[in-house]
Amino acid sequence: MPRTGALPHHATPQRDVPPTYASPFARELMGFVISYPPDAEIYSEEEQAEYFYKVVNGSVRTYKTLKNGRRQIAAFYVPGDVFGLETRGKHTLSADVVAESNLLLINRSALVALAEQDKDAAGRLWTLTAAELRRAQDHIQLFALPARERVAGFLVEMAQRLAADDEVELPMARQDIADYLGLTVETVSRSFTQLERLDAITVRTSRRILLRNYFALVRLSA
Amino acid sequence: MPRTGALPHHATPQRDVPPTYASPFARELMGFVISYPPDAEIYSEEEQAEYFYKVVNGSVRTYKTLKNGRRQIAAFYVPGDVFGLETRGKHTLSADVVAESNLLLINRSALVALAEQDKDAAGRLWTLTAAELRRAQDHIQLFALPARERVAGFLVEMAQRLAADDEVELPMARQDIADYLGLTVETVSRSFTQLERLDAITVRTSRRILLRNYFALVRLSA
DNA sequence: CGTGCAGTTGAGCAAATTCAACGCTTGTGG
DNA sequence: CCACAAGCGTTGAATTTGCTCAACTGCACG
Repeated sequence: MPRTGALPHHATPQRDVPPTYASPFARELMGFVISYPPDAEIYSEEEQAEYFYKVVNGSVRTYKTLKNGRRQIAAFYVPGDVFGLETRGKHTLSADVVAESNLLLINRSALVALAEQDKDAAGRLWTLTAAELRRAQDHIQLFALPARERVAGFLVEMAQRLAADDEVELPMARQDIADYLGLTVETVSRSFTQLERLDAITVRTSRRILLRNYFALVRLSA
Repeated sequence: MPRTGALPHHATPQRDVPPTYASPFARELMGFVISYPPDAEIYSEEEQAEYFYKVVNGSVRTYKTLKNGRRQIAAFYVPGDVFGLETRGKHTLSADVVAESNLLLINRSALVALAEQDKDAAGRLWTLTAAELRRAQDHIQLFALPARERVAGFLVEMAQRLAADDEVELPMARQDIADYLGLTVETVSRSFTQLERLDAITVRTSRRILLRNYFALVRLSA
């Protein structure tokens, strides 16, 4: 039975006034930050959608688990990203945190009500949803590629979203990458090795990837 | 070089007042219907987005062609569907018609301007974009499945969108289905045959599929 | 009545998965 | 503090799945 949106028992409300990084939404709507331990569930499929979420730090994955036991990850969210933007009342995917994370929660119905009056808020909802749609479309494109190229495309996406310099710190494990790309861990691992042998990357640690030839990665995944 | 949104040379404006099936948008915005011959390009990637589109009849596909020669179809649109909902100025996918189609074109900037004032129009834009996002997410889920199950999922989607009874008239060719599912024509063809042998469908003609056991299809693709 | 395109089927091949083993890191308890 | 168990990642070998290449059928159109 779906929970009705009550905060999870592990959740730790931190403050009830907007923190400095809060978006303009938050000032209007009393957004609040909750800390989640690793692998904590944020919401699950079919559950009533009570909040929109913004990643303050940490990272989040949304997914569905299929009858055959496979899990398809729909998206990863990193600091700054907003997720859970449901127009209807129910979530269509499950969401949980990849590593310990702080999330800003914004009351969904309050924001929707605000958007009824404030054209700026309404426009922002549309813009964010459209950005999410583009991300999903890019994700779909990856499935036209063979394994190594999918992994290259994944690294390009992650580099764009969280690389400061020429190094990416991946927030997720190999299994998560595999479930995002529709591959197995073994194939992902072999793909990393192959990209290393192509001098495109160096795997400094399993999570920390040095991008030695970014354009080669882009070329592979296009 | 991208066209700047001028109507294609083959386009046939039919009337300049809204037809009876026009959405409320059209009455406000002087939408107009254009007829496209089979395989006509509607717009291409990177092109300036001048219009939103609604399928009156016929069908449309959006896609990207990759460097490896493969084409990944992002979505099919059938009568009633709206597509081309770009928030920014540029299209991110190409679009062309699958079979002869009539499309209702609505001036993009005019509708965006209207949405600035009319909260109803703004809400509709958001709703339509969110529906499109859900469709893309469902599409992504299919890639977690093996070939036969992907085809089953495809048939379920098409049945939901255009089946009157227990028969679906597919608007697209096998190659299009293959490019939507990340498979080859041969594999799609074999999957149809397998589904037939499982008594889930009967292929009456290559385009007309009798759904003999809809729930079996749902089960396979879930 | 061909000609051409779309779809199906078969055979061999390539790519990714499965199954298995092993190294490395991390954390825990003796 | 060390030993060892557990989890993650990598690698190898065998298997399976889907792809490539090729032939053939049926239908539509000129």
